[in-house]
Amino acid sequence: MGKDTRTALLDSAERAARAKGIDGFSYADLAEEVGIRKASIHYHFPTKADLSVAMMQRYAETFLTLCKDIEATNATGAARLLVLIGKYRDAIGNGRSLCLCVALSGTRDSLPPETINVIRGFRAQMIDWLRDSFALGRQDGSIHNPADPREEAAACLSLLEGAQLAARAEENAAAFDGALSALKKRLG
Amino acid sequence: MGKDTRTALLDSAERAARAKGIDGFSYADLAEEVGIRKASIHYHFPTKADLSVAMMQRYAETFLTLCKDIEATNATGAARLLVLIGKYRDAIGNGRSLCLCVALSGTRDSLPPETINVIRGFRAQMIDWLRDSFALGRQDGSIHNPADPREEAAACLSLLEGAQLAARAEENAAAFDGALSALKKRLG
DNA sequence: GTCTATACGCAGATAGAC
DNA sequence: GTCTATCTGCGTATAGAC
Repeated sequence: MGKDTRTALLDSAERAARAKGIDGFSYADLAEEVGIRKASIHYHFPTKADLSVAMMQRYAETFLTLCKDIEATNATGAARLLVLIGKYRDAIGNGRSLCLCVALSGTRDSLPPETINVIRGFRAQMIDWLRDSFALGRQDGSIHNPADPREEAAACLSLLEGAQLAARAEENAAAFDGALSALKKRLG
Repeated sequence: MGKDTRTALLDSAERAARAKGIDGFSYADLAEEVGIRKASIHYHFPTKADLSVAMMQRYAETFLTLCKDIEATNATGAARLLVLIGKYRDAIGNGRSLCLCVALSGTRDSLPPETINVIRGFRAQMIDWLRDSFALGRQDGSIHNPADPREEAAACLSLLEGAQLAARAEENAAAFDGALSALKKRLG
């Protein structure tokens, strides 16, 4: 048995949204990729707004679980941050894709309030995680020239998201690397 | 006499694109705001692709002229960078708007190749300008903990663009300030 | 759960009068 | 240059059979 239809739809929608934005794909696109009729999608997600909520919720959960894993398997602040940077880089492929949070934030007006709330919650948790990692790195001495962890965290998230946008604009992952190289040097 | 129709259309389109993305407004929206019929817009911009090119070209010219002005009126690297940061902050309003480059990069797939080229050129010139400013700041001692100017420039552009995205996600300009505070401290 | 059929609106775009 | 009128396609969404 393959994965259930709902999961297949979420997978397809997430890939499309990260590549083309929430307005860049239609139920017709999902229908073709998943192999059902577009009307059937409404059984799982009555409206596209519902779909965007479910998509973003799943994304946030998955990503925050990933952050826990990084903590569990990396001892220093610098090591944790480097792994996270790698995850953001993986997300862009060859400059054709974005983290779902970045992809959806750009077209905020096409989203229902509930989806925006999930995005806000996700961002807040990411900043907390980053703040803890920068704080740890300052304590354990793994970060050069450490500054205030809270400020570093906010700057880091924007840098990661902006770098993804840069890679997309250039359609080249090297733009991401260029934007991150200065920070990576501080991480050792 | 008011401004000519073409300029009014570009103004309206730019505002809409920065607030809602290139797919977030229609010729009908422009028609209503400018006060002509939507069919008439096609006389000035036959297709929406043509409009996106003209819009981004004008934006790039205006912004790069602004950068020249900043050079002419600010002596140190840090001072120049601080003024530029202020311009990016002004662009977001109350978290409802983005720099046109950020707004369009997010939905790359909806743009013709020509517009993408203009975006690429604009980004390249911005990075050059930033690199020169960071290099100057290193020479004149106005930047704390200076690193390689080329790397700083790439990081700075991504940080500025990512911070705009953050402000939009939170619909709050404070998110921009939070992301920039660490850098601003280095600029004195 | 998935289908066929269909409604309804809006998008970008064109033709031709004035 | 701007208008009215119109075209065509695609978007989300619904009704009801199977």
